[in-house]
Amino acid sequence: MTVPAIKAEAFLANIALFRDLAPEDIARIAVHTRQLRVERGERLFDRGDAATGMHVIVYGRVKLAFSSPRGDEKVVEILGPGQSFGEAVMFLERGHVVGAQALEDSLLLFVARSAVFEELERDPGFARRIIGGMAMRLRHRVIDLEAISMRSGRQRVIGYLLNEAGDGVSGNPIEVTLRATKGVIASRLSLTQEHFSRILQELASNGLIEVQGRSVRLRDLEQLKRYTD
Amino acid sequence: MTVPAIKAEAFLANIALFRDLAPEDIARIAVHTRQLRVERGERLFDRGDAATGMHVIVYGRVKLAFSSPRGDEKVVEILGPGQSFGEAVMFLERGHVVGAQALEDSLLLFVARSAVFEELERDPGFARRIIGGMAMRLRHRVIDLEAISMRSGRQRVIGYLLNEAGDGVSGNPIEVTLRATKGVIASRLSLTQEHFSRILQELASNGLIEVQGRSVRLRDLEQLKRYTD
DNA sequence: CGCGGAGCTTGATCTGGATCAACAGGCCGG
DNA sequence: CCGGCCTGTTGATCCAGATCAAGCTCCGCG
Repeated sequence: MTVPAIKAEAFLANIALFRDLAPEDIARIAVHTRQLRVERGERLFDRGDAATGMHVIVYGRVKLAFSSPRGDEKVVEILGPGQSFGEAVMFLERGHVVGAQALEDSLLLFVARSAVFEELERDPGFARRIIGGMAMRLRHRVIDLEAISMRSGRQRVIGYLLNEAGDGVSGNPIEVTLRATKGVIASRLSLTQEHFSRILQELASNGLIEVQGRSVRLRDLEQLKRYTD
Repeated sequence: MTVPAIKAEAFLANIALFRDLAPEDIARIAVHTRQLRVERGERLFDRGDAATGMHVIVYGRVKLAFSSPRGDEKVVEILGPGQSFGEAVMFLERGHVVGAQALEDSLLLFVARSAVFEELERDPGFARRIIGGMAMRLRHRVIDLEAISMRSGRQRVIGYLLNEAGDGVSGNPIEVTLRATKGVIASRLSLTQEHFSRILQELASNGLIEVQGRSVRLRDLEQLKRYTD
């Protein structure tokens, strides 16, 4: 299949990581980029696989998760359009720590490791952006760690909802749409599906939220913030 | 107090992050470096503080941890000589996510943000090393996340002991010395001190290890690896 | 050399959240 | 329009690990 390289360039130029690279730099990277069409449920890589490049989501949704020998898994991150993943592991000899699986039919760009490395050599600004991105990720993982080890399930759910609502927002009520099935989100929050369901139920029956399928209406932000057990 | 800059240079030149920089680069960085002498219990920074630079441990031990409004805390990492911390947060506007506290009387070098940024501009190799370091950290945090959410307390303790023993090692018995009080290590493993104590007890009474104060003798590596609940 | 406190252990009890089990409502493909 | 599966809910029970409560053992210091 011949890949329409032009489209890849246009898209790359619009994601944070590559924005304000010179057009010829983008072009150089695009050459080492493949389009990847995957359907819901398809796996992009598994834990342990070698990392030969990074992925950028054009459209669709992807989850990063690890799974135990028994079937159960823990979702680390849910990613959507414009987001990228797998940068960090490219820089280490070891393989992927988490596996990646499409939550919906998706279109991704796969940027070869070599392209990133070359650009890094060439442009300190690019290095800074890579570093910034990784710093952000690291920060998130540490915050996740804190949430899991110091907050109750209920607090994590509330934190998640407030976060999804967009941080600086105010004004009630606010409509939030869950970006994956409740099961996946539960796992992302380190809860069982059952427990997550019960917590939503509880919040709803206390009049703090209304749930209808994947859409959650936050009825009182302030009260929700204060509702800390 | 006049800082003996020569010593700082010599030390910087020996840690992974700055190794194989040219002497003049090291010198430039050393100019923006302060020595920091702290005693056991002293705090280097708290969650929320702005990050104005990074720290390198010359000798001593430092723990990174967050603490809840109630007194309890969760230790994220225990660091020793030659290790550095706080690089990542320098690259973000937000402040520190974790606090840092000396576990013993220690000597640190504090490298100003500006020095790192300048060197980054100058040397792509340095950028690569920074990125590599952060990738490693990110990897560790994700693995921690996995350990907390998918392994039992006992499994985490065993994993920790095997890790401390040095990964590729074989031959029994192996002597491991805990690098902090049991309370701190328990927290690092997301366990209460009591629970940690009981697990060590259990492993000991099953003949897998012998504990004497901070020194743990692993009597049978293979059996320990297999002892998975 | 004794005593005070930090570090650790041990026991008894409690509980948040997991697990097991059953079922209900879509929604999709045939 | 029907049957089956995927997603989610609800109820009953269970359990790993937390919490509470004493004591114990060093070890540094006056």
